[in-house]
Amino acid sequence: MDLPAWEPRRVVAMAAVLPEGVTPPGTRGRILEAGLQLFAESGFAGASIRQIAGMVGINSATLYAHYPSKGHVLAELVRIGHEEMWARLSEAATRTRDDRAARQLAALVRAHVLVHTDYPLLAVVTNGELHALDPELAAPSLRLRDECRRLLAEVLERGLDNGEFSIDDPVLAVTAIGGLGVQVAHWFGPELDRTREQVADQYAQFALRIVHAGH
Amino acid sequence: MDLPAWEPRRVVAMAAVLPEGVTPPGTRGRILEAGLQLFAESGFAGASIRQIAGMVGINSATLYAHYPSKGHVLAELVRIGHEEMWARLSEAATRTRDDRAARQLAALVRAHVLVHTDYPLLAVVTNGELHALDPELAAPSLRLRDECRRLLAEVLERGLDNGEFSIDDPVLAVTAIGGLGVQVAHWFGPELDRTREQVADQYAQFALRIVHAGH
DNA sequence: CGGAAACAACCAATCGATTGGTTGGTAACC
DNA sequence: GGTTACCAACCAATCGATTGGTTGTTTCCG
Repeated sequence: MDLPAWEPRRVVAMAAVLPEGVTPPGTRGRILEAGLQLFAESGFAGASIRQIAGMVGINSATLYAHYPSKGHVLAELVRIGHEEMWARLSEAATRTRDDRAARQLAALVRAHVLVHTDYPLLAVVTNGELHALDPELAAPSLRLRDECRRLLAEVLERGLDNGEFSIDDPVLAVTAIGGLGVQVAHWFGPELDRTREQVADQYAQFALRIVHAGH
Repeated sequence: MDLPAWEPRRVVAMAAVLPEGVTPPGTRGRILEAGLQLFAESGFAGASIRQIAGMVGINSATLYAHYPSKGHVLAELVRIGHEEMWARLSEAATRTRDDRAARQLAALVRAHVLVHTDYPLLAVVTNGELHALDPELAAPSLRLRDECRRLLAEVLERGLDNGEFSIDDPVLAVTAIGGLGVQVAHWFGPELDRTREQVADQYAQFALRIVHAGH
């Protein structure tokens, strides 16, 4: 087996991309993109406002004309990340509302993986730097996060009730399946010889096997 | 399903424990334990040497009589973490050397999960802060990390060759199964109503299902 | 049209605090 | 008397954040 080399980095080096339609226009948006890049590479504590401002091409003082603090830049990134996650997962759930639980689970895992392949930097910051946020700034994102976990828990419950799935410990299954997608953001990149759809399909199959669907 | 609440933290609050027999005696060992606690909670950049020294109960200057830099404290923690990981995985692999691939895979995943439940703080630091290390300080740990991945890849290869396993993309399976255990360190704690063995057994079953063993 | 007021964007300079790390020296113990 | 363990004081650098002020553009009034 040809294992690709493991690189000691937080995230694959790539352009900081935010979901369409959510990036504020002008300097605010460029601050967000620079913050995304640096928070993903160095973490919240490891990135300074001077680095962010320097990447944008403005003075560090100007940053405070757009955001009241470094934490507010992170908060907006975390909020965007959670909203994109929720939008994709809830869309996948309602689209497959009337399908068998196995198909709905596959759709959820596919959506979960794809949001991590499409915005890996945002996912790393959203999942890995949430703890650095003041509780009141983090609260809205925490609510969305719980909603996302409930989507996954509900489809597992439905599949268990109607006999499609077979799991000894459903709570651990939710944790394990949810964790599958999260890891993707740490290694997926454009240099990989697999497409986003290939990864999503394979991981959806892994999830179906974990719940023992179609046994 | 009763999902436990998700907490926005890097790692469960618990005592910083290092594997037996590897902790240096005296102040050096207490510096390691304090560094482990603070690096796990706040990351390498987010923890200061004054915090570490304060937790030990010594002046920050005294720390430099035991370690030449903050990075060297992290380097020793990362080295200990990787050596414990390698010791447990290679023991599990040789112990099941002559078993069927399915049994060997289960033993590997069990060992992988258990090292994360036994030393969650160390695992978080080892996996999550390796990137902050100078390349020459990280090199020995990177070698051990590759050895660990090869153990997993080899048992998968063996199971594929003799027909025990069935996987479309074995490299992704290695990545997914390896990622399963890593996540455990972020939520496992003493307040959980599952034992370390219960989690390890369930995750071993998940891994066996991912490779479609015993289908 | 012309001038004044309001505006958003920006920056040099600076704040007090903290950073990782160094110095010179003290006290205790074998 | 040498070694080990320790610390008060200090260093240059950087931290997040603030101040006072300069641009260029837009808006409104006469």
